[in-house]
Amino acid sequence: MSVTREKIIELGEDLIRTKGYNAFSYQDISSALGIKNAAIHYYFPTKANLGTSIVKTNIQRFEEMVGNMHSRDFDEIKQLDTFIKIYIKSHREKKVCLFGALSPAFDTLNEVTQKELSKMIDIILHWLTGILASGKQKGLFDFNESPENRATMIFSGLVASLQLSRVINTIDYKGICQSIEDDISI
Amino acid sequence: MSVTREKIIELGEDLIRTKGYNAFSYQDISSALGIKNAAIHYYFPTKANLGTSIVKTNIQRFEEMVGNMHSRDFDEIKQLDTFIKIYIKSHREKKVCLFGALSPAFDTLNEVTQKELSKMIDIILHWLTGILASGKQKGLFDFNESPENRATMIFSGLVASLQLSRVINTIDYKGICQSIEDDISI
DNA sequence: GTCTATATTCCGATAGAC
DNA sequence: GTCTATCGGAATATAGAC
Repeated sequence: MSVTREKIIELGEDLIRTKGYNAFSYQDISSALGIKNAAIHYYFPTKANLGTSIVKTNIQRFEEMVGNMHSRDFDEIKQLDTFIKIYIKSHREKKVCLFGALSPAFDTLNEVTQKELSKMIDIILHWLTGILASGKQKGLFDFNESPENRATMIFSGLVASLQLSRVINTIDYKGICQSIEDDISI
Repeated sequence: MSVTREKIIELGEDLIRTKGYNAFSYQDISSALGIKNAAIHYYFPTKANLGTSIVKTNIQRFEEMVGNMHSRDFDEIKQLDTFIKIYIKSHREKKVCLFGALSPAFDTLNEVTQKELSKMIDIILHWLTGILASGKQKGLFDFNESPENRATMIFSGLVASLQLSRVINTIDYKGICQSIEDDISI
């Protein structure tokens, strides 16, 4: 893998998460990396290719994290906590998450990018639903509604509170995260 | 107030909520309304003017709704339910809410539009916090964390679940809304 | 108020030299 | 792999006629 290619993907993700997919340009990337537009087109012929690669990279990263947690025998509480820490980091960096940035503009994305984004959310929600269900079965969590609905609510809380933090500075993000965990603790 | 002006604002809001602020153009509006670009510039010299007016219209609409609920002596449960119904309608129309559409691109918005959007969220969250607090005091609601945090979580759940519905079609939106109300019911 | 016409700028993308 | 040069198109915006 080329270093330049990786830098483009990393910077592209940052730009999507701060300006949005339709507001960032190849110019933003090339000037930041000190290269020319044509160099980016060499790695990613179209903007849709770049967008798709960014989402795919995120899926890969998520699956590696899940793999790591399994290797270390994290229980469901520790797994949820690790997941939430990703969003606390995003909050610290004043960025929304990739899903929060891309989903409102879903209709403007290339079909392939759309499918990859759907896949990403499917994987995340399926995983979250799974640890909520098994954690509840083990007596680590307590909640009333279905694990599917609880997973959607937890994910939504993390995502939209990041967006709220962009708009007003009185959001107690860590407090929100604490509430999410407290709500389902025994 | 001009009819054309109102149509522009209404269509502009729809476009923001389906494509995003930076993906819609004056061309989208003019062709849909059967007018020319220059006609839109007559009412809204710049795109930022239009964006600001759309947000201001939303604030006005929200405050009218709150006023109506007070006139009809809605209790806190009925008020929350009415608020949630706005999002169920958005879900039916396959649109995200204005905040969900604009906040990820906050940095790309004009300063005046940013301030108006912040004001809108401030008003909504303040109102939601208020009915949660007074509802709890009256014994209509029950929850553990602060009314501020609970308001943020409820609002986040409504907002981000709309975004989720865009990306995957297995979201049980009404079920989510039911869970939100059940979670704080006595 | 709405039009035609046009200015300007920027964007995504490609061809071809090095 | 990265560059220069350039194309075609679309976007925001303005001037001035009607």
